[in-house]
Amino acid sequence: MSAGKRQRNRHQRVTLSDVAQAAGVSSITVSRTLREPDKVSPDLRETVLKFVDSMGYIPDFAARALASSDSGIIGVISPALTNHAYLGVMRGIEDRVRSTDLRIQYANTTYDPADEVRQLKQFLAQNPTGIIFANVDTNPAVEDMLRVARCPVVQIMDVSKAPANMAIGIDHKVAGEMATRHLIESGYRRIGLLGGRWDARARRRLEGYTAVMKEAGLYDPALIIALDHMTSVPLGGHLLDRLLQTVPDADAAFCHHDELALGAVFECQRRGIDIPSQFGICGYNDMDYVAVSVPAITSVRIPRYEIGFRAVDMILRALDRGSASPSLVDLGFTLVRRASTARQG
Amino acid sequence: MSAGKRQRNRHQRVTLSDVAQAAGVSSITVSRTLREPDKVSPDLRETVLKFVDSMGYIPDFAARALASSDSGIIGVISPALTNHAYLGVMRGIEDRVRSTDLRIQYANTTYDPADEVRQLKQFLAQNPTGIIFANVDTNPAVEDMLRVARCPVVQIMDVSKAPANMAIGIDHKVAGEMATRHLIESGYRRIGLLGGRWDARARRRLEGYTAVMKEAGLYDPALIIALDHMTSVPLGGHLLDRLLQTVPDADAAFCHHDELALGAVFECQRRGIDIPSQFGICGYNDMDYVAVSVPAITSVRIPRYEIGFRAVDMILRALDRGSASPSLVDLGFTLVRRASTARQG
DNA sequence: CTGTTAGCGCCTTCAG
DNA sequence: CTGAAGGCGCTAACAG
Repeated sequence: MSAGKRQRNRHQRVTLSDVAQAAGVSSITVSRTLREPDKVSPDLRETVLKFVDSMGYIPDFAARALASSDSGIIGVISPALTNHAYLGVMRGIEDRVRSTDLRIQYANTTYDPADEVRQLKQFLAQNPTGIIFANVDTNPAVEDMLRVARCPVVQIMDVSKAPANMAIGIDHKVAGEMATRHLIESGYRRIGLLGGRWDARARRRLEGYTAVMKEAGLYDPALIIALDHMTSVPLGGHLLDRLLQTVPDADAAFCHHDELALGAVFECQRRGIDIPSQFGICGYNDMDYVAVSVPAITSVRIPRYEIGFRAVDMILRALDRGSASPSLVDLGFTLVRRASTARQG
Repeated sequence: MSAGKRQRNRHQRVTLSDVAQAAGVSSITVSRTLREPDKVSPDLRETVLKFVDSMGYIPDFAARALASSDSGIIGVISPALTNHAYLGVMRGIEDRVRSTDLRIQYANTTYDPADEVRQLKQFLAQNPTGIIFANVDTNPAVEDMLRVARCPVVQIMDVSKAPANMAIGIDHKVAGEMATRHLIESGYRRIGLLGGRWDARARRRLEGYTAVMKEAGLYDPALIIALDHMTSVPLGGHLLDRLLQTVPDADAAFCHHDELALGAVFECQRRGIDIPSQFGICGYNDMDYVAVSVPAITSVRIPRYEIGFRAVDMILRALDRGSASPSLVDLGFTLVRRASTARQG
């Protein structure tokens, strides 16, 4: 790694055998006391722990990982870690991990397939205890790596495709269908689709949108507006602007992210377009602000926290069982109707 | 399993010496080829790299970390990782790290001092290459640990207190002063302070607010409203509600986070309070949405991305130098005036 | 329940 | 510029 200072002075750090010597036992006993206390007699355990404490012993994770082929790290790989919607997932992950002695390592691939492979390799090089992968349809190289990984792997967010191993999330296509159908049922006809990057989930929502629009005889490709950017509130305004340029009679928008929806709301306000009578807006994710914005924004609630929490749980269970039986958990979603689509008549 | 086998669970993993054997060199040469290519002759380098590639060799980070006392990991410890404002910092960190072979490990302490110590211990146990610590005034135990850490440590966000090692951020007290002064100069008098948890930075801003309000003869403790919650848009509405209950003639609010400011704006809209003529609102952080909201919200711009980027850079430089000379970088901030405080007269 | 033995895979040191 | 030797700190696999 980087230019490191040499520090071969072994007495800087308290090691397992230092503790063992002081306690008058073998190092393996100290090791066991720390990792499998049940397998050590109570009195020995007590003495050992006393020495561990008084000597300020801190285990060396690298040594542990090397000897046991298990780093104690759960790697989380996401194409858009800095997306606000992931925060909920992170919270769930963290909360589930807190009571264990595992650690989380996050990696952000920014939708770069090469980086995805690189980062995954880096994790694999660490003998991870588990991997959470927030992308489902990725390149085959990644799929292969995930399949042969020697640890439980959970793919999160989307369950519309059979995963290499375990998966938990929702079906974004069905969600897209439901949102679109809701807008149609609310009386809107020229319904635009505002999106950012076409990642796997966005494409699934697009499929849902397209299916329903075609079924209703309302499909028009000009209604689909997307820019290859990270979603943001300002982007929502730009997208609506472009939609109205392209399709002046557009009367609603299904947004791929609540950030876009909020931006669209602001843009409508600037233009004096009334929501919901003149224009309907449906968001996605049900971020906390859509419930309190003026007007409140209809959105699709995704169980983000639960996805994170249970993903870790699935890894833990697989470790307990000693085997990773493939499984797929569809957590479902909820359409939350609010003022932004509550058209009169 | 077979007779006379002494091999342990020798995984199918390709090791350094496998590559060395195949290439007809010693393992240390392969090791050097990978880490310090300059120190290996070009032709040897080429052959070695060919074998590395064809055999699919992936270094074992645990072994590397154990042998070199350097894990190649930069640990990022934050009390509120899932705060939206940190995303910018994360982006900066990631961008600076991408071109190196270092990895980032994030830890979230949720403002729990005990967890802060625990997580820091966990990092220290990994021989981190560097540590980024997003909290300045912490308990003495943490300060001590940071001081004796055998790697560069950068404390980020706040520079109002002398750090254990290096620090980069802004002076939140001065920022609080400037925001408050701006509101006063805009003609507001009963200026509330809306906040969440009183972390170090929030307290600094409070100090700035208090100083300026007292100086102007406008200070009134009833104007300070805070709830010990994570900031959010809905919370902003609640806080404004409470402010108006306690101080019905309040005519402005300085919010500790743009999320709160946005929530306050929505609350005003619901109540039919006009911004900025009846009520002025100033946020903090300059999140992207404040520029496009209706009305646009005045805010204090913090160089979040740069803080993250340069924090990593400082670690890298310290490693290059081989020594961590204490340093403190104040990046400054900017008050961005917008409609929410543009009072006529 | 406790200990012995033998590495895990790599890098540091020190020679050549 | 290259290599041989040894060990980093811990734990798996057997014993007893």
